[in-house]
Amino acid sequence: MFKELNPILHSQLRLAVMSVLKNEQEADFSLLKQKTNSTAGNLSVQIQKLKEAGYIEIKKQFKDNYPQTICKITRNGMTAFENYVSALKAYVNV
Amino acid sequence: MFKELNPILHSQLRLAVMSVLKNEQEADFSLLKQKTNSTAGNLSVQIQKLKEAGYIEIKKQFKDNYPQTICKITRNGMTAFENYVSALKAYVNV
DNA sequence: ATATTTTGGTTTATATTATAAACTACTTTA
DNA sequence: TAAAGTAGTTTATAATATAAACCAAAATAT
Repeated sequence: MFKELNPILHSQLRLAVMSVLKNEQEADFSLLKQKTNSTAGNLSVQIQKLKEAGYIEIKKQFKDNYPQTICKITRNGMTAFENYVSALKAYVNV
Repeated sequence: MFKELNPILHSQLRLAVMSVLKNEQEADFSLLKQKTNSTAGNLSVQIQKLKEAGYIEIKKQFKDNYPQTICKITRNGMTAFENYVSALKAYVNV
């Protein structure tokens, strides 16, 4: 009846990050922080988890002398997101 | 952009319980346990939280000599559920 | 030139959650 | 009457989410 909700994705901030990356396909730390309205600390932790799960790639570089962390959703991430959404539908009967 | 996801509802089991109660409008402990495929301990804790939040009512009675715990969604619970779903849509762009 | 603030983060500590395991109380069945 | 089943609750623990504290370098003000 109710399928498991992938616990990596069933987290407000991680879900928001994935949601942004699904549309933007690439976003830096500052953009994610702003769009998700999160604190830097929380965001830092959560994108690490998404990376460990293989759902996003993190690329670190410099831009205008400042460090810049770029996140990009992976194919696996896309699939996981879609599966999450489809599982969710049973709960909220959208 | 992303609204808060009500933390009372943003829980797999509590969401499943609410989902069942939204359709069944009344269900006993055993039915909820079976439909949500949860352990009794977890279910017991989570329906207490839903009750404390005012999202369900819990009525205890006996049926065929056995204790029976009946749960019913409240008007507040309905509203909270609907708000949760509508907030969720921004995340999963359903 | 040097102190202060800002940018862009990470690490650590803590409170909250989810969950399973252990327990209670009673009933039915062998 | 002992064992197994029903219907839960309580307690302990592991996992999570989050904020606070911290770090390093760059920009800006004094």
